[in-house]
Amino acid sequence: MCGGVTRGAPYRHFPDKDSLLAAVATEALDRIAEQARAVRAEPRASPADKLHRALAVLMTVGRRQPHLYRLIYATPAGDPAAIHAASEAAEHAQDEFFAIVGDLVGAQHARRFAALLLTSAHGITDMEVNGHLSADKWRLTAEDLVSTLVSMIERQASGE
Amino acid sequence: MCGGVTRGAPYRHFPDKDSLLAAVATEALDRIAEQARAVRAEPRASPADKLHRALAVLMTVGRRQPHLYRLIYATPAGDPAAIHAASEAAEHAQDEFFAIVGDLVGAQHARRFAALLLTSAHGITDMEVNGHLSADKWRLTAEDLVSTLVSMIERQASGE
DNA sequence: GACCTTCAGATGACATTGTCATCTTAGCGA
DNA sequence: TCGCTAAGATGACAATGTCATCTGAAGGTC
Repeated sequence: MCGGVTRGAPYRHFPDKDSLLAAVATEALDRIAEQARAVRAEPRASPADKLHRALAVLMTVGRRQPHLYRLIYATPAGDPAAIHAASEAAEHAQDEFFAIVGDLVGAQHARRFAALLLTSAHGITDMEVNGHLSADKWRLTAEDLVSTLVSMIERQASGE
Repeated sequence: MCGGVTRGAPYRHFPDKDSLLAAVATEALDRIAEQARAVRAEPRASPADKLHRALAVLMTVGRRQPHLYRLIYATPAGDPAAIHAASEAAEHAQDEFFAIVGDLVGAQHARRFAALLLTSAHGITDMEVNGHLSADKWRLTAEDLVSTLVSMIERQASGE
């Protein structure tokens, strides 16, 4: 059971396992950035709606490909080139979210709120995926939490 | 290099590696709950201050014992008893935070905001620990983000 | 004190897995 | 046709999770 090839075959293409996984993460991040860009480009969606959809992209990865999701958010490892590529891809993806948040809250608040949204959405997704967000105890879904946060940020950004 | 004992010795006490790690996580969660309880019991600290300190407990674990931190937030594994114990401990720790948040925002908002704070604080810490919160790009510390969120929640809870 | 039980650690074995040196071979250009 | 090259196969080795078995120390019984 080696996916059709031998255990050692990948070492022809990657210096070690971590670098291979970093490459997988890089590709995933590129896809996420691409999807976020597509969301941002939608003509007939409100900025808030776009933000929700973009965050939903992340949460969907967490739910449907939890291993990939953990890979994306793990400390990048492997050879420096692989690490660098992964960090680049992560930054590009973050830039897309940053832009979407900026469209919603304006440039002055974008940095702070984009960072808060990205980190919070990750925490929410991660805890849900790992079973630390007991539906029984909290009676809140990941979407509830994201909505709460987005609404608060909208109010905050427009109110003052 | 086996910490003074042989590789197989722990199997006298735990059915498998995951169960041992779950027990380690359980103890850590108990300590965290204990610290949170102590913070809550401080007589001369404001509710907001207590919340900040309680969240700082979590962030400190992330920074000083990143492996332990990941263990705590990983999907619990091992034999059912170990998993159950870890889940219990996690719930107790969450209960302490829940109470502290309740002291700050009142009972009606406690559930929602406590869940948001716990998940967000985890996301912030996790991304910082794993190097996904580029200080260079965002120019924000984990503390900045937590403060932003706590302030927003305070305003939200008192304002309406 | 001799004897026995028990439990924790040691030992040695086995399977899995990350890694690598070496071998093989399909494909391709000279 | 010859020979190079790149990619996979093979076989080896080390680390590690796991377990069956052995050993020895501690304590209880007669």
